[in-house]
Amino acid sequence: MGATIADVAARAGVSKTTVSRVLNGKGETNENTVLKVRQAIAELDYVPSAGALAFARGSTRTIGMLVPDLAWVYSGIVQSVVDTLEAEGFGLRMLSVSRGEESLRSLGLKVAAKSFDGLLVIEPEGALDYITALYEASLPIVLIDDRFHRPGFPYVATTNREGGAQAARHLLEGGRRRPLVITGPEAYGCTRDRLGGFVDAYAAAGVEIDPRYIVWGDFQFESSRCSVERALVDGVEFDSVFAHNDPSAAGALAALHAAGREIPRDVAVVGFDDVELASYTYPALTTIRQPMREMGEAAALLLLEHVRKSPEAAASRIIPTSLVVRGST
Amino acid sequence: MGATIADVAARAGVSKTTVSRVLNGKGETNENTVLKVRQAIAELDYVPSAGALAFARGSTRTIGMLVPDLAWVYSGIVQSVVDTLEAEGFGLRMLSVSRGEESLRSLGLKVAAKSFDGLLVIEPEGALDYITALYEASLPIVLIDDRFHRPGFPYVATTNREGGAQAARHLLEGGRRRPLVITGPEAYGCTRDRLGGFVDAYAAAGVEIDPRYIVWGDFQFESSRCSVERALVDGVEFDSVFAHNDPSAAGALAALHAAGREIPRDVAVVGFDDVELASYTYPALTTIRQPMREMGEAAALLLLEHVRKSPEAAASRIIPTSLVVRGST
DNA sequence: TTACTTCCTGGAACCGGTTCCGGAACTAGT
DNA sequence: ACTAGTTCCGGAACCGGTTCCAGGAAGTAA
Repeated sequence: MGATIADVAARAGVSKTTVSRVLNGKGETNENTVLKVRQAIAELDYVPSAGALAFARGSTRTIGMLVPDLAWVYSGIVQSVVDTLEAEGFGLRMLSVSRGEESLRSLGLKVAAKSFDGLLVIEPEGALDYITALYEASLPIVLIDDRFHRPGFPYVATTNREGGAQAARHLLEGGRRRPLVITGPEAYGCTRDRLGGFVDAYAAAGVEIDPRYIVWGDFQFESSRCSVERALVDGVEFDSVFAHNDPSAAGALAALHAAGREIPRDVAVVGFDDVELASYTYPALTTIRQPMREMGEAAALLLLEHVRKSPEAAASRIIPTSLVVRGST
Repeated sequence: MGATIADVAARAGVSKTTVSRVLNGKGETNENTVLKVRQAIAELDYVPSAGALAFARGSTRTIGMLVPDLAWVYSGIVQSVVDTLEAEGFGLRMLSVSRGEESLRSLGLKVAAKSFDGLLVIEPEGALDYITALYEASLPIVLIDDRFHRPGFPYVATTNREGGAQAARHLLEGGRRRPLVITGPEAYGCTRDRLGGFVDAYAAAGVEIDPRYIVWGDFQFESSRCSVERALVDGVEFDSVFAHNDPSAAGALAALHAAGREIPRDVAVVGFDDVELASYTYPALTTIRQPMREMGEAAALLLLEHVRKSPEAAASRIIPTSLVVRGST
């Protein structure tokens, strides 16, 4: 416990330099010497101090990650990011953003203090400007975000447009020609894409979607429930619902249940994301799966390439969505 | 960008020592000197290097956290842990456990390398022995776990027994005298506590619960759904369900819906945990709330006390559960 | 004036690695 | 036998802070 490289060197009868060479596999060492050093290391249970390593090398081998406060929907991403980084010998440091301005300030300090070599950011609501500044100050950053179409910023996203189309085609195959759409926030790129893909696919099948059937939402269960409830009260005729995320879809289910509609007989429901919740509703939710784990892994690898300054570091990765059919359609 | 303490010292016309003293507020400095140093710091945008600090101090001011692979139910805990640690000037490093033995080995290396000053562990399934060994090797550790009753190990848990009793009293108030119980895994302490509290509270009201009405489950949606379905088929008469976690409760809801039972009129359902899912079911789930955020905060603070070797560091914290009434009762 | 504090400050060692550079020993070439 | 080139190794500087210890200046009491 607590042996240093000097202890190892002394025990093996060599210099610190040589021990370091053995540890890092930098050749130029006699086979015999290597053996001696290895043995000394084993006998002393020597493990190089992480702190000293980081200090000497000038790089922390740590990645920071910003996850929006509320949306721990993304835990799948975090999980796969941890796994991927760990496999590459990097650590993941979680960063808080829940304290607004104060959080940004402390983030800035950590960057200046070189607490991590790169930053992974999920959907930086208000902080995008700040993040951009950091990026331009040459901190490697990868965004996991599909709300912006921001060339020049490395990012990982999904095929939202195609996802919307997948939902549309699935509903059309089931003979549903009068869908009600509950969107996400209008400002988000993903909302526009999901809606666009959906509408276009319907158009391609010869069905024009009346704007009255498009309800602008905010990704929340409750507002979606209210919207669907109102649509039912207003006598809007629809045979299906396409909600832009799963909680919204769950809200639609609640309103439909309350109104005595049978699902999927009377109304089919399709969500988006495929979070855990989706399998637990009644009936289980058909949804467009965003492959969170793949996205996390892709983002981690992409960021590492940038941290290591690989010349062939890709600009971005798009991970395809897929349709998951369950009981609600 | 990249100024060091030496640069600051040179600019202020003092020694590194003095700058260090100013930075750390160790008195013994002339007011005038302090001002000069402060100004030099400001002019150079100097921020002490995190790596160098950790190295010089010999402590990383980082806490490691182990979260079981599947159960990202705990994201609320992680969130509050991050916030709490950050407020105290500590960082949170996520650790992977998804690679079994290999993960443990790499955890051991990180501990030996002093990558963090303390460890926060949520329900270490198979790794408890290993964790114990680390603890006995004097690594500060706090467990967030209520499945073991392990004196001598600092931990944070909830009042499972009282939670079970709260569920029982709530159902009794609603006139439900024939509850069906879907438990968690039999081996878990929390299962025994939740069940014990529930049964005792019913007994106190003069209602003996027939063992036939206690179904051993495993916290999963699907198995719970099956169990309830079978109970219905077998003609077991019950007017309520107490599931030991929320996904199980959702499974019960699904089976009841499928059988055409109306909730809560025919059958009332109570869950446990109050995860996000609970508000999104139909009807929204009445449940026993485990205050995840409070638990995370308590665990973080408790661990910091141990890391700092506060003599009055508490042995453990028990955070009370509370009843959250929603539509399912 | 001397002696003894008190207040401030700086030099230098230290934390535990990495890395540059120089040199010894050995091999090979002529 | 002398030179040139390899191979292997160690000394020492360095990364950027903290901390121990010594000592000068100023203040106070004898």
